[in-house]
Amino acid sequence: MSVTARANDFTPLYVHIGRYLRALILDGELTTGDAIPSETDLVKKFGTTRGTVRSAVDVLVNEKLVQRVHGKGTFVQARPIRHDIWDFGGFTDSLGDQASLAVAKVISAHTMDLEGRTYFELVRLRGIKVNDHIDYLSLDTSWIPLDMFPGIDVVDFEDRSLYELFRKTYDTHPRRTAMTLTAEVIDDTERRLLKEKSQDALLVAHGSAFDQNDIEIERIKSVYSSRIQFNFTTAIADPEEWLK
Amino acid sequence: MSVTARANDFTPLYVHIGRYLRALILDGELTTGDAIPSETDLVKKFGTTRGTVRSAVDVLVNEKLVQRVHGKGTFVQARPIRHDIWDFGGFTDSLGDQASLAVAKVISAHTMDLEGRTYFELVRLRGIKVNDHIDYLSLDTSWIPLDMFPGIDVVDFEDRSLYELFRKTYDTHPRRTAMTLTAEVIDDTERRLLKEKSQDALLVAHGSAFDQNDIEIERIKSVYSSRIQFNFTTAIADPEEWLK
DNA sequence: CTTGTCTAGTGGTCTAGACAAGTGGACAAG
DNA sequence: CTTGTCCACTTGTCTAGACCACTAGACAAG
Repeated sequence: MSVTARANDFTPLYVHIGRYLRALILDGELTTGDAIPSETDLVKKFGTTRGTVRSAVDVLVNEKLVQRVHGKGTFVQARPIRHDIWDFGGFTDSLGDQASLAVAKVISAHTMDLEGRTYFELVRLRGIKVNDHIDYLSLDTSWIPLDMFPGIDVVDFEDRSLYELFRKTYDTHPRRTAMTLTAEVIDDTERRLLKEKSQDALLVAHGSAFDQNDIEIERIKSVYSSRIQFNFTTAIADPEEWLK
Repeated sequence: MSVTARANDFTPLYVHIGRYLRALILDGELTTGDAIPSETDLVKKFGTTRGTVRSAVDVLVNEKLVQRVHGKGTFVQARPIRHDIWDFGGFTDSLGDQASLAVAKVISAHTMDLEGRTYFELVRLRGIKVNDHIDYLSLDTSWIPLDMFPGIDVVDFEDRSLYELFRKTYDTHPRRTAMTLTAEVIDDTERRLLKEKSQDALLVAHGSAFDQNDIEIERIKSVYSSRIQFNFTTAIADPEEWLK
């Protein structure tokens, strides 16, 4: 990517600078521990002000791609990059940065019988693509009842989203998923597909997806990569406040 | 918290404003879907500029506590996690005097040095007691900075809630926890304490607790029994709805 | 009734500075 | 050699504006 030419005039400058820096890191020109250009350097390079440059770096800081150190500089973080599970599972589209794209790779697809019903079993690696670098973040197995979605077993899912197919071909609109989280020791296949090295156990979610009428349309098992984070916050009630 | 009085003069104003807003939400004065005060309102209230106010709101946006909507306002986010399932994390307070009683058993308690600071490390088995039958549901390790809570290392925690002690003795009111969930292979000690049989991996949460001033008061590691269910739901966005 | 325009209020982006505070090297004093 | 001071460079915080884009309601024109 050239330094100054933006994709179009409507891309905010801070997003553009952020992409420039992200490319430096993901393309390997900067690696773990390296300092990115200082804020004043970037100000000169892009002909802008520190406020805009800091906005750009803020994005990378929130992605945990870099870390600021007061008085020293801003440094590339140790890999692996971690993603928040809500960004991934919920609204990949709203990442705001079109450099990120949801991708999927089919591992296997066939029909099977279970509890007297025929299901289409689809196993996919799913992840995000940033600057031509694909990071697979989960191994998803879907079981879809064939009687509800006839013909789904002959669809090529390499370049079609499952939910897009539901919407366009079957007029079924997925609305929510209900999942239960567990921890499982992974096998060699899972380890290889998700490129896990030292990790022996991973988060696994079991559950179902429901459509606009709250009908169960899909059973799901997702094995999450260790590069994905499950962050949550809780509020703590104070008993004394109940006396108010 | 009063609007303008900062904890001390060294707290950046944007952090202070962020705490004010977070308190509004966590204390229930603003709930899901409500708009927080507009940026210009906050500028007037705190006598500052939009840049500083936006820095404050940025923090909450990154915590996914609020969501900005261009042209409309900034709104309190829906929490995708069903709240009830996390409540056992503070069950000593929330179960109170119902038929089931919260119980804790101290496994170890001593002081330790970490990163140049002295912490009190408290390891407890926590669970519930129903009809004289005790079921331990988590193995919690707490690290509490001794300089903030002098004398806490000589307290008997067999029959005292840690948070009750914080409130009554130290006038510190725990308000929220921020945790990250991972999967870990368990060792023999953990297996024995939590009475796990076939389970080889368990869910583990790492994180911190914060008080009414949003100061970190406790670092936490919880290993959860497989007898606890972690349920969550996600909403699925429909691209066509964006065209409305 | 529908349609279009105007307007007040909102967040989105950006400029052009200022001073504070932490880091690390150069260099002089002891 | 060690110690302390100074200085250049870094990020952290903040001010005081500017203009843009989007939303929603009021209101007039058709």
